[in-house]
Amino acid sequence: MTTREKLIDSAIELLSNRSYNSVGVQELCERAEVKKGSFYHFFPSKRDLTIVALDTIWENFKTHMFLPILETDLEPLDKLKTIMEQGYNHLVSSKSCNGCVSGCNIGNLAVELSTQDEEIRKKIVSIFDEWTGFIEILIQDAISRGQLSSKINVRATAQALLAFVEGTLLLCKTYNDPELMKNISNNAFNILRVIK
Amino acid sequence: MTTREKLIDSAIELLSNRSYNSVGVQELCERAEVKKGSFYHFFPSKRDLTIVALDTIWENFKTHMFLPILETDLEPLDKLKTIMEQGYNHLVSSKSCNGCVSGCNIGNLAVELSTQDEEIRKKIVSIFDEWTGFIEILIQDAISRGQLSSKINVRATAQALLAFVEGTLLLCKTYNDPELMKNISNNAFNILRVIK
DNA sequence: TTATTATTGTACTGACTGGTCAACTAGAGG
DNA sequence: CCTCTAGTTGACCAGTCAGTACAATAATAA
Repeated sequence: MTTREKLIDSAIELLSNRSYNSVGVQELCERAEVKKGSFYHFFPSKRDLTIVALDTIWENFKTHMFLPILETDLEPLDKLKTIMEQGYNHLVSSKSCNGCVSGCNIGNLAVELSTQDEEIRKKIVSIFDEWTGFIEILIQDAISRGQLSSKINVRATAQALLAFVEGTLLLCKTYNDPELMKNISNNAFNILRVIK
Repeated sequence: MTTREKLIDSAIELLSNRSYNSVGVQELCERAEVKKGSFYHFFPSKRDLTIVALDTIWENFKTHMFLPILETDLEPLDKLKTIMEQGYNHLVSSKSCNGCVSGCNIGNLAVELSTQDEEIRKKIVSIFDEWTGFIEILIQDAISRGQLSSKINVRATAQALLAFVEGTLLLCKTYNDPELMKNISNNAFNILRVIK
């Protein structure tokens, strides 16, 4: 693993469980077993590393969680359900690993930095846009299979689902309890106006 | 206004638009036009002021937004709708006032500090519990009026609604756009299994 | 071999962090 | 008048912050 990769990895690890402002460059370097000089050789600033880390998190999320599910031959609504279940599994493993539910590492940075760092805000907007896009595809697919009403606003519904997921993760983090997600997510699909 | 009150006020102002870790005791004091010594005369630490600020925010929210709506003679589901609308109004005014959507100041602190400060986490849990309680009352009321299915899990549905609100605020903050709330919240009531 | 470039290591900067403390002021009660 | 106390002040910690400067080293190319 290259020095650059080690830095990105520690950034992901530390930023996932703590906050941007509570993680220092020094700690980042210690965790990566890299000297400060190397840090500033590869990244002009802590913010730049954060943006790369954000990209990496999202890329990992897509390739290891999202896309594999999308490529199955499940029904579109079952794909959505599976994604939620994977989210739950992630919370459980994060809790057993470091003792606390860390929520959504993208949403966490969004909340902390949106009013502070315009560049990071825009990066997260582009991630959320892409995320919403995937959900839109599933909803559209469900509509064309007659599983959802064709009257719904696809984009707004996809955003509502994303909001719901982020809000659920926020509550799970606050209560430090992954189980909350199960209770809550039974209601998730009511957001969709299911035909029946 | 007493010195203590001035400090609580600046804490609410600054913490609402920024993050806990980016707001320093010094800045807090400058905004309140109070010297650092006085700060530590009234509060043992920055965290303690934050907890008092959190209590004050919630108390204000209850007395100026929540309770007045609950005491109207609107139908329970219309009360929920009104609360959402007030939330939207709040976002719009916060944006026009300081240029950016600040989201939910309680949720913001929840995300930033839940994994870092157990005392603050517990405080926010108690606030969220109370908040959920209010929603439960409305849902229960709607059920007894035959406007909602009696089969729903009242507590889980109330939590789902809270999650949805918090998630929506998170998205609005990230996109720096209050209008997102309107698109999204049209889907909010689908969380409830409305009788029709 | 030498020249060039990429990478690492160390030492440092100035500003800022949360927090402490002794001195001081103002006002109330006796 | 004296004393007691709550409130206030500014100087002052030790530690950390992001970031810089630059020499030493390693890798690569000519």
